[in-house]
Amino acid sequence: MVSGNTIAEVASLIGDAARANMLSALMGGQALTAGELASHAGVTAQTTSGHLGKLAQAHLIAVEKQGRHRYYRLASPEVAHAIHALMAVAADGPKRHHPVGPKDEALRLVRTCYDHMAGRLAIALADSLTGNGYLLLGDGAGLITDEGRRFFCDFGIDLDQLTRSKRPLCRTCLDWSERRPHLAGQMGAALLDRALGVGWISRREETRALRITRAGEIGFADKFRLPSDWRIAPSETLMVRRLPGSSIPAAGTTCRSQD
Amino acid sequence: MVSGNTIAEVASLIGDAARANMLSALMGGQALTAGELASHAGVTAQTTSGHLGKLAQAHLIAVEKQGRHRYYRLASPEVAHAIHALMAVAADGPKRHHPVGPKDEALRLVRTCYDHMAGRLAIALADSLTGNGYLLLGDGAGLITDEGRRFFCDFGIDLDQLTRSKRPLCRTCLDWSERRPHLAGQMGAALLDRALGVGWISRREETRALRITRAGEIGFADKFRLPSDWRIAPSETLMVRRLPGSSIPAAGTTCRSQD
DNA sequence: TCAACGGTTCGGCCGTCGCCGAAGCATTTC
DNA sequence: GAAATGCTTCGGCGACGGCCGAACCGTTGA
Repeated sequence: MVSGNTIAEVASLIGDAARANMLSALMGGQALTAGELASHAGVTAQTTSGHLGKLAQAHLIAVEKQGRHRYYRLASPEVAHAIHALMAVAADGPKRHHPVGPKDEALRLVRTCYDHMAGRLAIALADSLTGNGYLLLGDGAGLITDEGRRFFCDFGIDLDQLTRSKRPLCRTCLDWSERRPHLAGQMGAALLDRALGVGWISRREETRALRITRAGEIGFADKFRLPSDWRIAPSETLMVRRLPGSSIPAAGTTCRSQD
Repeated sequence: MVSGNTIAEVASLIGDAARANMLSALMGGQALTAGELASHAGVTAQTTSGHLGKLAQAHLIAVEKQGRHRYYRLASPEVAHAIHALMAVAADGPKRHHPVGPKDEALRLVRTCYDHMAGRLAIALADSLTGNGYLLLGDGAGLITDEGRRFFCDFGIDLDQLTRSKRPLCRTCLDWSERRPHLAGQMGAALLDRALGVGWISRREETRALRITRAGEIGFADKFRLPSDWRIAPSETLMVRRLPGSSIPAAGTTCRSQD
């Protein structure tokens, strides 16, 4: 009754097929033009314009003018989170439970998920980080160990910088193609950002799938000590890895939560 | 485009004021009758019936017949999670950012949040658990230490039992009245359940607020070693508590994630 | 300056859906 | 059995909102 009104407004904005398609497209993490969104939604430019106006007014998306183009992106990680949560509900529903993920092999290998990586590479990275004692993974989030902190610093990611933000540092995200967790949150975003920065991966046009460069092939395997078979769909049974006693991070630096 | 259709269906179901109010009411965690939901939504019985039918068909809620009543509840924790996420987006929106939570003092003290406790007591419990080294709280989730495992077992909660389920064991939830994290997930549900079971708290009619019994007053303070001032709204600055080196749980037992 | 292009605004059409009154079942109570 | 209660089904009304064609701005490039 009290906040019900507002959640209804938000949900009803997402609850239109055309808008839902646009938002889903924006879950790729890149800003898209109105035209691109129109084609994703399958409606005309005028209609799209109307939809985008509403979404922007409700602060679900943000706009940026650039020449004669207008680039739209999700307004906040909270919005991405909400859409993700709705996807989870939708997947649970009456429909078949087994279409399990993208047919496109490239998408399964590595793709963007809003602002971080998903797919087998992302899972392999998460496994590697936990296996080497850099990260403790829990139910939907993780803690970075002191060793992990040094590792990331060495990789060019300044965690202290990230900590200043209010946004959760280290979350996990369930991979819909592989049903395994991978890194999200600020850590996940920083990892994607850095990997793009050093040219280990690059974006492709018109798809969320990412390309792994030659440098990336070597770099990831070397720096993260990936097993040689990481491209194979990981078996569920490999999930459990006992980790040796490692130091515990200062509580304060990771004590942020959001839901 | 692929799963967009279905998320639109789900969102549009939530995106009606009457239905949103019903779902919000069900976030209290108790099953409610159609009549109660009708009064929460402010519409007639017929209209309510229609809404409930749609929600049930989409598996957002579940029904249970009991005599001439029909009890409705949220169908799954995923649904609760999605609604919560929508609330977070709605709260962020263009509106005032500062109405901050319930006026009702009882609600601020302790209340249900779907299937677990929220409010100052819940925060104090989470603080106590982390402070005593039973729990490591991260960004949205936590890890239970071996000591914590023993503690919970001693309190009558069998974690091994809980672990069998696929549902996340230990998540956190951001308290909207205090803006601090408290325990959710299976742990949170078990804690509420056990506290009700031993009579430390009891439900009230017509509200999500909980009542702390005399036994609870003593029990919580004693067992969880709560500070004497836990009823006072906790200051943000108390959040950081350095914890001594404590043992790390086996990775496998907590390696479940969902989002 | 003019044409091309991306995007938005306007106006009107049409379908969908929420709403309630009335009637119909089922269960409980007297 | 009859009345009361809780809930659902049916039917029809009304409004909100998505859709597109056409016209309108602003930027870009020749």
